[in-house]
Amino acid sequence: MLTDLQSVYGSLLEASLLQEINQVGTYRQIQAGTEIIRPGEYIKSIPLLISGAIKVIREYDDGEELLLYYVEEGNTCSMSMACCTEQKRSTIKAVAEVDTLLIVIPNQKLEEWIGRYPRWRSFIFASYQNRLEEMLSSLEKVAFERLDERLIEYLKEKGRINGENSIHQTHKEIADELHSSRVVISRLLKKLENLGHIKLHRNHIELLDL
Amino acid sequence: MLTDLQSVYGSLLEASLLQEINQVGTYRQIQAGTEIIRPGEYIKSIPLLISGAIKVIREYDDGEELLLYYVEEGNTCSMSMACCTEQKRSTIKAVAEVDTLLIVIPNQKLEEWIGRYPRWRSFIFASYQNRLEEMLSSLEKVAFERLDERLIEYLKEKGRINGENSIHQTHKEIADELHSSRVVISRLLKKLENLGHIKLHRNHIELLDL
DNA sequence: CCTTATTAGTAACCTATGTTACATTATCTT
DNA sequence: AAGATAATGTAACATAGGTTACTAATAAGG
Repeated sequence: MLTDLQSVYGSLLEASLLQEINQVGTYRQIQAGTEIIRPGEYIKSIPLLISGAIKVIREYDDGEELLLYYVEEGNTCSMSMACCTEQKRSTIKAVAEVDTLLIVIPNQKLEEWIGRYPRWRSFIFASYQNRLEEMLSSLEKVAFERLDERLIEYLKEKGRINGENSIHQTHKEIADELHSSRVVISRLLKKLENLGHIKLHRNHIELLDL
Repeated sequence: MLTDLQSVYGSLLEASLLQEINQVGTYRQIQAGTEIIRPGEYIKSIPLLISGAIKVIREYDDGEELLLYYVEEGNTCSMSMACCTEQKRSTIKAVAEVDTLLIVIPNQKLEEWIGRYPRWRSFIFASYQNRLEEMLSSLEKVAFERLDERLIEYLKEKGRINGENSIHQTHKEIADELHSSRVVISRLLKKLENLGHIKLHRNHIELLDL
């Protein structure tokens, strides 16, 4: 476990800090599809991703949702840091996109290490920054891009994260994450198929040329 | 000047830090409408707002734009912190919405103080958090709300920030900030007028009941 | 005061996206 | 295998919002 931690975070954080993380943190192996954070929960620890990916989704009372971004290895989730430090309830849902290994840090360590480890401080800052950028990027996509473009990016990104050129999701699931409707997504997917970019199957989509 | 600083930040930051801010910072009185940050610039200092408000706008090559959020007194702009710490070019435009007084801090102090002043650390964290929340809120508005709702919120917010129940902007300017078109905004404004919520005049809009 | 530029009003039209409804196909249960 | 369930295809229609084009009203400059 420590070697995994070192291989991912070795270049980012102090060796002594890695030792400490290894001691106070709890390793968690999480299966793809597992809900890690639910909206409304209090978050009392922050996750450092060692491998895999977590998707972060904004979810609403009426069941509507919107995919915000993915957190990948070598990153942490600023939304949970934000919640931690302010003792607020989570406003988002986090789900393991693939099998994921992470280490969980109790939140009081977060602040303590900021005083003691310069590189931890930089890491935390960089995380916030990345998140702000991802949010800005999501905002731009929703504001400026048409749904067909967003769909193409969604398929590419999902293929990349899963390391496959095939997406194992139903049209309904895709529609939910893009905050659209099943019929519309089916229509656009069919158009992409006719253009030769993808091949549609039941429960999965083959990516040919995007 | 120091007394202004104290009255706004006194409850947030250490007294000794306020002294230091007062010494190393540069006070700037900025007129409404002045561009403070332009996209593409390097940012080498971060602003602490003492009074007034700054609007932060994403701007694109083709002249299109989108209002992201306002920064008000007692706050700093995390987008610029993000840019500072990573030596990146700004991706946003910042314009004084009203006459604004702020104090500018050289960016190396930002990190230095984080090690030395716990309350500065909390302040910086809280800023990032606020900004993440504002971005999330902007995202949601664009993703879920219809233009007429966004327009109403825009008018309310602008009225609040300017401390008036009257908006001094043309339909074109409003359309730009909401990333829409003049004709559409005129149409919606007229509808709001017919409903008795506002009264339209040339170059300004009277807010009656929103 | 006359000309010009800016701002706003309005109509006609277009398109992307959403909705409803129903048919078809694949998969699962028993 | 028969029926049930879930996933997908497709057509018909509704609507928000964008576009173009033109007019009308107001302000500004000489």
